[in-house]
Amino acid sequence: MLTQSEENYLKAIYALNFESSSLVATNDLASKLNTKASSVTDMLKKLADKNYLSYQKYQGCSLTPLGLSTAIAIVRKHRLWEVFLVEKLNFGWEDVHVIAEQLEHIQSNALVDKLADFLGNPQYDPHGDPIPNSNGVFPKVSEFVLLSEAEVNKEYQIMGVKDGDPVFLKYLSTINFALGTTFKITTIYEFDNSIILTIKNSQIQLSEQVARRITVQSVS
Amino acid sequence: MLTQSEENYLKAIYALNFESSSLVATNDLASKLNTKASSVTDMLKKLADKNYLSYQKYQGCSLTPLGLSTAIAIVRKHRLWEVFLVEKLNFGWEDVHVIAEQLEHIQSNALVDKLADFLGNPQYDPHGDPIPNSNGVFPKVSEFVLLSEAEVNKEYQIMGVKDGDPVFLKYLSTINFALGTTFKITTIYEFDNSIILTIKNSQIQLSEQVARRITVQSVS
DNA sequence: AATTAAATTTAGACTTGTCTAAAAATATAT
DNA sequence: ATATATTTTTAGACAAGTCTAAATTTAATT
Repeated sequence: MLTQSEENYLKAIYALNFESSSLVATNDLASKLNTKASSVTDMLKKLADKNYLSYQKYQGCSLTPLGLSTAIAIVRKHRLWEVFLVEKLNFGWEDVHVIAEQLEHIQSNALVDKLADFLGNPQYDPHGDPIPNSNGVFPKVSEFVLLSEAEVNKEYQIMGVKDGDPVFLKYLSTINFALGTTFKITTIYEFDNSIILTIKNSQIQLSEQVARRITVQSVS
Repeated sequence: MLTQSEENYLKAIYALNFESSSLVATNDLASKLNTKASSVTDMLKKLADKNYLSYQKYQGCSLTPLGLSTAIAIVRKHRLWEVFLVEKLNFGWEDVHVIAEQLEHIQSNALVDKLADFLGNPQYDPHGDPIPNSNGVFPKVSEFVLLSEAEVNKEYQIMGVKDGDPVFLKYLSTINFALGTTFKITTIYEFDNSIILTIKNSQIQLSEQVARRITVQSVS
């Protein structure tokens, strides 16, 4: 069994790794946890001994499978409690985080599972974040969006088209618009919602009718 | 703000004082909290310094108004969470205590009040224990029981009669059966539910019809 | 009342998680 | 590539909460 402090470290490492997906640095952890680098070093040694993470002096750390599944279980609890607080107790979504930070440390597998059932096994929390199931599996997050809904100046990648009309597909390939291509929207013309994309150095213009048939994914 | 450990001490002192209503002894606290007497002494000093209890060396301790209201707030949280676990999450009433011991330490006044509202402001927990309101006031617990429902060999005190029929009252006074009298039921005759009471050294017999019109309270 | 027994407190130690200040390793910049 | 800056670790200290073992106080008994 882990202490609350140990759990908070695992959660923080999970979150930082999620952002950068490389080894997590001691200083980054310290600032995330509002503590000092020396305290982090001590804790990393302990958690490495317990096999929750691997740690090489001066190189940072990363979660082991055990550490990862533990962290995910905490995330699951946190997000389920947030759903409870917002949907059942009528909290505002901005108030729930602090309370869920406490509730996420309650130890009882039965409680988590029964809570999930009670809430109807939600897949997303009030902030839209995905809730892993009891096996630690996250719901498929469809981050695909219609090109017509995409935002200006964000990088996107082309993921698919909404229909297979050969004429339409032919048109796309003639303008060099293939699956996987990354681009930015440079302009959106308000009057007819037509858009201008920049692919590398070339620009192309698409009507809203076309943009509605293309799905894209933001490249973060 | 108090630590979980400090809260557990206050709760334990409250419970022990509830039982004996005199100063709470160090050893009793130690065995209630599964700890050692020396640890208790240390903690009592600290809580006395913080004004949660008064403590005289070797004499035991008792809660101050601050300590009392804090302890009652914890009892409130504990019992509300038990209601939640049993009524909403379908736990068995025997499983909820351990989990509620954790949940009672969650710090958020808003949470407690919203939880109570969500549960319909229950007055009793699944074990039948009363739940104090947010001001620390317990619901009136009517421990009165009909004499016809009372148990053999338990001490009771007469608290009232169900109707004011003068003939009935006269009858009671002739058999020396007054308000406040303590007695025991010696026998219950199964065939007609008539009972025999012992008051001091004298015995009287009452029919079920009469016993149904008298309220009594157990003298613990 | 003196002695024995029980309860309580003190003294000193240990663990957890934290800190500061100094030392060591790594990264950056001229 | 060498000096400088940044990051990280070590060493030693501290507070909270607990423990054991010894000392002290209170209660019980003869």
